[in-house]
Amino acid sequence: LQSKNFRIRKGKNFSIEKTITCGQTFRYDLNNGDYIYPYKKSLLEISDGGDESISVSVIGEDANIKQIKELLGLNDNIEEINKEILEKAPKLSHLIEVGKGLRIMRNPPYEMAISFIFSIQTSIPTIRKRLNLLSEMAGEGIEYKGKVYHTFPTSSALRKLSQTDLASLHIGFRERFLKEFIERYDEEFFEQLSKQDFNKKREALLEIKGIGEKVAQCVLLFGFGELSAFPVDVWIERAMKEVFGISGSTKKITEAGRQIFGNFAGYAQQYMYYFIRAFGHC
DNA sequence: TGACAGGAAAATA
DNA sequence: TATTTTCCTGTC
Repeated sequence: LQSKNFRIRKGKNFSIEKTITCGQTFRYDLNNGDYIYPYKKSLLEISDGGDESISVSVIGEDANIKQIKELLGLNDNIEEINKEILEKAPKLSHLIEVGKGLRIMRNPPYEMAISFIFSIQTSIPTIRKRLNLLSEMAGEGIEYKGKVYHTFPTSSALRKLSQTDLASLHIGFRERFLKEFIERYDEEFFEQLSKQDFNKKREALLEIKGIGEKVAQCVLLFGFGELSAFPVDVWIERAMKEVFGISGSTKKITEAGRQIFGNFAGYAQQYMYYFIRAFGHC
């Protein structure tokens, strides 16, 4: 299998560990300090190369340096983003400091939609397990360093799965959401949606069974790269109450977060999520 | 081993 | 329109 190596300048403000483990994505594998990550039709091996750069090996086809930078949020003007969040919410200064290195990833929206439908009322390790099982069933195997990894399945591969296959995922009440999703949507649907504005995207996502406000905001942020999206899960709910005294329905807290933080609310969300999970408070 | 964690949809008021 | 109930699996 062909393999290419890239060295990417990152500056001092990127952490692959924080970025990849912060609940944006689930199917990474830690191998001797490097992250092995299935991306589209390839496998990426990402190593932190020290102060100034990271090195990325691409195993298999279909990932160039431009896509990798986009995937990892390395094109974001992080100094500017942090400055704007700090101006709008000075209370978050220590969270921004501690979360330094976090970036918003841009994963394929089709994959993100299924991933976050799987995430409903489920912990991260369970989401990962089920997504890996689905990928083993319908994705392409790539052997690397004595282990077989799997790409995320295409819509056409998923449509070939039997009822028994789907039942073996043990995803409970989410199974009917997955079945309907596979039947009705494909990568092209999301490709077309990517050309629409924020509100159109959100409304279209909310039409999908199994996607409510929180999951829609996750797909907007981690799939479409809409940096003003603000997913509210139980951790963000607690953080928003603690820091700003804001509580209520998910929709209400989402709107409040987008109002407070503006264009880069998604980054503020990641900083809060990272901090409260690490320390139990903000 | 029963309590608990984790969002969306449907039912209810 | 806003609140309450129901739906599952995995973990400890």
